[in-house]
Amino acid sequence: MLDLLAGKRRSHFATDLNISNCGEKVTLMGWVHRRRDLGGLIFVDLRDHSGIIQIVFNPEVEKVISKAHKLRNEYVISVSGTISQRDKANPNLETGEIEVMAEDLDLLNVSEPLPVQVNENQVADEDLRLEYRFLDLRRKVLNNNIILRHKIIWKIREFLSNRGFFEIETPILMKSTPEGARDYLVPSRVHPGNFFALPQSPQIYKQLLMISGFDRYFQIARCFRDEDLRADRQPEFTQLDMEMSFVTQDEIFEINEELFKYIFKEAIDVDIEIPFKRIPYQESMDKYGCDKPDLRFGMEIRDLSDILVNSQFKVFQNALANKGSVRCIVAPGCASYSRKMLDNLTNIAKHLGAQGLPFCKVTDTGLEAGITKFLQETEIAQILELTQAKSGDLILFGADKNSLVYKVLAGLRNHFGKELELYDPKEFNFCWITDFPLFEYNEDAEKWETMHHMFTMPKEEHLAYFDDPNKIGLIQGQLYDLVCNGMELSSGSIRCHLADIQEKIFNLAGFNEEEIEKRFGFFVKALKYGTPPHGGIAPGIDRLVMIMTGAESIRDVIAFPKTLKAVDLMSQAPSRVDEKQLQELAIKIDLKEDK
RNA sequence: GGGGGUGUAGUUCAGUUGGUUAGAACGUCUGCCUGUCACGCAGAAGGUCGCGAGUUCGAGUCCCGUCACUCCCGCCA
Repeated sequence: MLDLLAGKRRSHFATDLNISNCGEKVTLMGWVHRRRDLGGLIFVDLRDHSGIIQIVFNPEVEKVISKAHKLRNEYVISVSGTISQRDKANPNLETGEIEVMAEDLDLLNVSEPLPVQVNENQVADEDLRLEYRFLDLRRKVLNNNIILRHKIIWKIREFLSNRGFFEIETPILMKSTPEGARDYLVPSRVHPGNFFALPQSPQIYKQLLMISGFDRYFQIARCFRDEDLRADRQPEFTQLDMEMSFVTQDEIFEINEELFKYIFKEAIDVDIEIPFKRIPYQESMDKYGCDKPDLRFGMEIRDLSDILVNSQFKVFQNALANKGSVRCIVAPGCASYSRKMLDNLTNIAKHLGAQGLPFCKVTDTGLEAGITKFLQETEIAQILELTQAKSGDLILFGADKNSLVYKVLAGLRNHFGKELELYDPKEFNFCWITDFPLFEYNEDAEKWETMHHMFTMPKEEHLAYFDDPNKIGLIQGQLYDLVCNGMELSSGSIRCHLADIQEKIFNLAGFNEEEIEKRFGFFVKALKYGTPPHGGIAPGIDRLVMIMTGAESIRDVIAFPKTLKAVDLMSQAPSRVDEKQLQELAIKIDLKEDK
């Protein structure tokens, strides 16, 4: 028979108690984490959100013992008793020096046998855990992640509020602006055939708030993108969206550096060094092959194109003849790799798009194996000089068009970083990537596209390039990414506050006046009414929590995440809706194959 | 859209060259047990081998298809 709370109150959480509380009478409430029924004596580990404490049910206390025999895992109980020091402490438990000698026991609720264990290290398959997410969240590691997430957001609000920022909510139902990521659409009942979109980011609204004169804005903003997912990507995610007026790039860097220093100290007591390193985009590409380098280890990429300009090796010849390049990385101590291990590396390279993976082993006297026979003495000498490779190292080459060489060598570099444990997993290594090109040429669509978004201010010294079709690719934006341990944490820019420059950007991106009016008319109009210079940034909260907790999946830092196919396995969303609902919205479903 | 991985008891997994009744641990249930802390001991129940089709005397195992989850590429202004 279940007991009711009947006005009973909890006096402490488990980990509030320690040896100084001995002799005190307490009332604790929580779940049966584990029970050890010795026949007479019964031990129960009681778990509440703070942690675990041992309860002792003694057969001499008749009031509790028969009820205690019936306890099972995850039953909900209220226990009153006296704190007592243990003869033999349990060093694995925060409360291991004490225990509660039970005098009263209320059974507040029972639990069916569990489909997934919450008190074991053995964790079930993720799809099952997602179906029973409410149970999975009871596990300490997930519970801690979600609580740390709260702490981070709390500290962000605290820091920014103290710096004169206002938290302002922007609409969740907004206008669809379908360039870039796909929008999630919401049909309007009142306007049949018309749709709202969920925000991919509050970008336009936060700029409007600057035009409105709020000067400093932030928001813990939910963003939605209907794109394919990854281990670090969910269809809905959370950003710390922020924007400031009358600022330069440097001021935005400074306030974010201080913010991150504050969060890391307050939330996980880690001191991070500021200011962060700043690396121009092109330098990052050349050294690390990507714009989100993991700086916890070196292993920089070297460009061998000049050395191999007359190479006898066909693969290198072709790459250089097609405006590509030949570059390499040096894997320390990997010359001893077996055929199988080298094949594995080749597979990784092929997976990333390479045709193959040329390599050489470094010996005391020079190079051997792999493609060594295609290299001339002078080339070998120069390669060894440039790479500073040592005997026992493995040199891996990428030769193709630049974008592919970057991708393949960056992928291999990250592989080795992990494989060879080249870094301390507890280190946090931040950097700013700066000087991004504003436009990127899309070969397929045969047009220029903005590399980030269309509201970025070009560098002032590059404004003249707009009039020269040959120099479009040279225009750099006042654009920056914050990167930590190889993960893009944050992306921002100084915005274009001048209507005529904004128009040039729209035009270059292929929008005519009619389209601009239709999609961004309200925004272009606003720009004309005294828009201050402004800029901002939007750190991703989910990824920040991932980095701070060491979580490998974004699903481990979100209370109720979706699968890679954007499904909530617990609620089975998305789902079909009633015909009546569709009629009200004037929507007809037209599926080619109905299930 | 493309490529890789996984799928066997409630859970985590093992399952040989295709061959008898598909095993172990944890969990659950029953009994014993007064200092355990992953309590212990004895016993029991528990299986659509993801699903479908095929090859075969015979399929968890081989072939084909399909579904789910996952990792990556494309995509993510």
